[in-house]
Amino acid sequence: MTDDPDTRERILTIALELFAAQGYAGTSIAHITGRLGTSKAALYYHFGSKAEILDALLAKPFAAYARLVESGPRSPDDLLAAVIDTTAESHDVANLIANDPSARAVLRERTRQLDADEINEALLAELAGPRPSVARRVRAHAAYAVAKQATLTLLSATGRITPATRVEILAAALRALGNS
Amino acid sequence: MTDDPDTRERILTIALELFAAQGYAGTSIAHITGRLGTSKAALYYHFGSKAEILDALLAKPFAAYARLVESGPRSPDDLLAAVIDTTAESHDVANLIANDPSARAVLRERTRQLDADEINEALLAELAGPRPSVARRVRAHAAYAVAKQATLTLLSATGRITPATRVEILAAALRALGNS
DNA sequence: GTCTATAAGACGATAGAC
DNA sequence: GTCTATCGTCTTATAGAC
Repeated sequence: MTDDPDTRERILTIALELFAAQGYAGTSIAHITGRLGTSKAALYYHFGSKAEILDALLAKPFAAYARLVESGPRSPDDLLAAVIDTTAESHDVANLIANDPSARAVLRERTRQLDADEINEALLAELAGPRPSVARRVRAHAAYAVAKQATLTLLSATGRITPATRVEILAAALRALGNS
Repeated sequence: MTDDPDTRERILTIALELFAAQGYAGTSIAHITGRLGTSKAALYYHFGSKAEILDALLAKPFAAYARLVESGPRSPDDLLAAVIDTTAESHDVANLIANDPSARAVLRERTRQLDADEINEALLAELAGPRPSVARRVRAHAAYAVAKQATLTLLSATGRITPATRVEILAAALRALGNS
């Protein structure tokens, strides 16, 4: 190992916190190293560029969402539960992918894989079912909004998702989807 | 009038588009004037700073949301319908306030009024009702997520919210809220 | 692995002419 | 109202010593 895994991890932790608070573009390398307590050059030993930090941050949650897509057709119940869990597991990063336009703009030019929008579309399509009516598509969007956004806002309001809360979110998402 | 209202409006239109695509911090004044076809100095005749552009962009939608809070207690039906309409009316700006961390960071230091989070909290509290149970709070978050986020994603997916779509979103939000 | 120093350019904003 | 030119600062990123 030529790398110090500790410093690398600390950079990622600090970067995530600052990106979440001020956005990717609004956070400078100097900002990060200010908290880290080292020079900027030290950071560039661990990461080749600012965008690589973003990549490293997103790699794991991104893979988790991609797995969600690839594991194919299942009941709305199972799918929505999986969305809630995956979102809760990586909520700060999920927020970053879903929300920060500057982070999204950078990823647009970098990522060769399925991007965040494509993942959303695939899950939405699975929720809506084959040849969905307009109403059915709206319901899919509604259920997805509950599973993803309500999980995110509840997480930031209460700190964590208890099992009881998880059950309630899932039930609300299923009600939003309707009993077709 | 010493001002050219046309140029001022064009700046706001271009700025909103770029802020939405790349974030507030990710968009430079040179970027905006590049599209505008003038010098940077010309822009600074119309706006005293970059933050003032953001202020001007947010003023109207922000006031609409604030009115929503101040118009006080009403049925969940009416409240959720108002959230859907207010969100649809100003969707790019609503997205900016809700999502872009760099825009939010700037506003945090500028705005003396109710800020975006306080508006969300007030509407959430009204939806949850007095002394809500945990389940009731989760349901309020779920309904609010539908009214706000589903409206936003449907708008960007389909271009506009038809009356039929509006009815479906509202119905899904009310189902998510539950029949207490 | 971390340092100091600095390159090279983008950034927000202003001065002063027209 | 818009221009050219510029100020001072911040930015990403690198060179080279330790």
